[in-house]
Amino acid sequence: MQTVLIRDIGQYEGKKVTLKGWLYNRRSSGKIQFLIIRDGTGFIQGVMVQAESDPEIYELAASIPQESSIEVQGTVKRDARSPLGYELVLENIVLISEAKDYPISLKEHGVDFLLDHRHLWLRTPRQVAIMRIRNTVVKALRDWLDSRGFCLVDAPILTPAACEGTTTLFETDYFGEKAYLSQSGQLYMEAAAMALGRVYCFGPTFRAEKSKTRRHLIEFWMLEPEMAFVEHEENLAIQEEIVKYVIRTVLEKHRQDLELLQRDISRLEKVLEKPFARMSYDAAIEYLQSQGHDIQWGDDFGAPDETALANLHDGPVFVERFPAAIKAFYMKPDPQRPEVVLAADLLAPEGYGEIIGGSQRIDDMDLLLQRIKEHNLPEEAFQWYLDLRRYGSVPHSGFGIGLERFITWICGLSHLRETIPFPRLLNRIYP
RNA sequence: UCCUCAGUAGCUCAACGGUAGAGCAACCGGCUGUUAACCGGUAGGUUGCAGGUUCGAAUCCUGCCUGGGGAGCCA
Repeated sequence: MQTVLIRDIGQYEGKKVTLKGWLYNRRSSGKIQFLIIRDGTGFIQGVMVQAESDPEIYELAASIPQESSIEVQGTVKRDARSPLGYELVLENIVLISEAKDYPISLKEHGVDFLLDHRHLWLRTPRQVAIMRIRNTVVKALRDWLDSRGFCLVDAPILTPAACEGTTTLFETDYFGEKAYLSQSGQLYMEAAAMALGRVYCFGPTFRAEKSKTRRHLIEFWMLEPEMAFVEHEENLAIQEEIVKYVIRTVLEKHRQDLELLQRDISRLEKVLEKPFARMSYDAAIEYLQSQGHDIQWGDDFGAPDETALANLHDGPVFVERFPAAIKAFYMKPDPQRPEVVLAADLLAPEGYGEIIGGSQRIDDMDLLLQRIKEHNLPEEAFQWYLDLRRYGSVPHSGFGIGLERFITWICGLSHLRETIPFPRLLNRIYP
């Protein structure tokens, strides 16, 4: 008899098949019982009628605890009452391993309890849906980049010094020297872009900030493309295209998962309909002041400011040309207005905050050296980075997408901790 | 680091100065189409920890611990 996956069950209508998985739930009504079986690819209801079953097997079925691993044989039957469209008329059940006193019930649980049991929480339909969407988001991002000639170049995770100096880094011992967990692969991608033209890195990044909000993880994944001969305008166009491609792909492949998450799908469809909004930093400040926010030209946006700006639109909005003083040392000044840099943040709608930060980079040797000094960065440590301007410097740009924030927005979640299999949060590193 | 809210049964919560309770889970029983099934029963507690006020504290006060949400910072 063929062992099949629940995902493919429709191909076996009327046939007898074997299924291997776990018992998700059981409902019984005296002489009939329903076993909900999951195998990682889906959920299916198995039906057993006492009068038509082997008494020993019927009794076994009635006694198997939730989340025990089982192997079952049964006949696939079309049934309109099933959300899947099919049921399995069970004929045999083999208990592989009994799960006694499974901690997670089908009722509500608190966040603390669920996070302590993240290794089991992942088994629930909602978490499975999110993990599958995460998989699709990653694949769509990479497919888009690969199809446009980008090359994946892996950045190191152990780094000798702060990339940008601002954020708190995790320190570790590197054979007697200090080393730090990477907070960005960008500087290395600039080197790679001078070798391969268009590149990206995709990996975990670490921030030792004592942040605990629904928008922060200590360890998160970031995709960072970097492109030689690409300037500010084209940089934004590329960001818009890749974001739209990912959303279109998720809408195509995950309607059911999005519905399970109770995502308002029309909000995502709207994003595809028109170009992303654009707003200058200057205009943003003017708007915020008109709304009574306490903010001056030269200040960075706080979270309430960002939300107010994002709420002006029902799609994402680029905020661009920030004061150089509040941005990273490597960002290129606008030639028309050197006090602002050719940088943009992409703010997601619906209060999901910044999902992309990008900029054109300084390609002039003297200016970059000057900025390194102004920021009190160790010149010695940046010699290799300066070499990129010494030897065949070109205009280049790049950006970073925060994977978990992007997924949180796509899925319409209230907290990004559900978008990563094992979230690292402030004071929480178990399991 | 700061602000704020909360810790009571395995889980989710109620009791707000006068004998600690419910739903779910567990266990026993009933039910032939259930969808977090339902119905009846049994068992389950050092109320986060330490101190204080009071005739009497889960409840009021002080300190500590743990967690949630937020600020700052960021993706």
